[in-house]
Amino acid sequence: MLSNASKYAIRAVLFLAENSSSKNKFGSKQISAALDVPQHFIAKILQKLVKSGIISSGKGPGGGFYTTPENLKKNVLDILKVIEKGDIFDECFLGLPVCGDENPCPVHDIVSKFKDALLVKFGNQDIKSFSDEVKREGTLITLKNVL
Amino acid sequence: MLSNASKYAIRAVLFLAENSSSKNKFGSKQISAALDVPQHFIAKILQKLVKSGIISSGKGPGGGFYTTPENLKKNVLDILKVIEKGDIFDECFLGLPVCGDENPCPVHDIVSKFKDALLVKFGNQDIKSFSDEVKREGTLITLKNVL
DNA sequence: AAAATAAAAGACAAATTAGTCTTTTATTAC
DNA sequence: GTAATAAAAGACTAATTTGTCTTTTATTTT
Ligand code: SF4
Ligand code: SF4
Repeated sequence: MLSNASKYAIRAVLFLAENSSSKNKFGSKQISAALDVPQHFIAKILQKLVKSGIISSGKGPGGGFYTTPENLKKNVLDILKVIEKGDIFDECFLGLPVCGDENPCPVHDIVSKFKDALLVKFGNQDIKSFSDEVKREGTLITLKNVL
Repeated sequence: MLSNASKYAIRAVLFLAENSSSKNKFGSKQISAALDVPQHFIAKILQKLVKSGIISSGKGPGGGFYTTPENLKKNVLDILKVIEKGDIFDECFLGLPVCGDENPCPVHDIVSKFKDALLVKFGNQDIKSFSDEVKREGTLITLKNVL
């Protein structure tokens, strides 16, 4: 459903939302190590996110990627819009050319409920709120220190 | 989530379950036309399904692919086992190395509910029952004659 | 037996996704 | 100003998925 690029992007943004600030930046190397994802791959993804205003960056010594309060007003769907080509919520689970309540496929009920729930989760709260929720509930964006 | 190969496979098996019999076989060309999928691609998929006993086939004039009552005792998960490499239900939606109730990711609740529902739909009834349900409920495996 | 038909098998080609590596540019520290 | 640092940019490679094409084999019809 999600490409690796999108998965890495979401986790990286959540990582920065929880840990970074304009005074505390993280290089692509640190992020790569923290999330256990390929460094140069995540670097390119982070650059796209900077361009679209979802995160911020600074060059040179002490530089790196970070999030501002302004950045944190974006939501997860904004991330997907930047990374993913089409709209993943438009694709038919069984490969029919269009997807909707008219002309439902045999798994329509199950899939559309899932899509709706995800859409709420990803679209109805900003990154700040999502990140707070992750912290509060103790869900994980890396298993680096767990496994 | 599912590869094109799996999507085509599921739809092709449901098509044969509803329309075929040992007396009424369908060539890869007919199936390709009915479902609007690439002929030679679906042909190779169908061959795998024959090999694993999910459908049957006959060569020569009047030959083609079809399902027997024995074939129809398989379920959709059996199809996925043949076509898909790993277990799609084991992958983490956000790309964590393992997936489970311990160490949940931020979308665990939503995703695991979806996976459970799919697992029931795909695993707890055979193709015969699934196909009957599709016919009864009028859900679609092609939009060829609809759009 | 010969011709026609259709699956089986497998070699290829194209497209997408994933990942790596190098060069350039901007910033900071000295 | 020079050196060090780290993002930005982009070329490049590898892997996977998707799709096509050709040849072979089995079956049926005449
Ligand atoms: S499950 Fe329903 S919503 Fe999803 S692709 Fe099929 S028809 Fe569309
Ligand atoms: S959502 Fe839960 S079950 Fe799904 S991958 Fe994440 S941790 Fe695993």
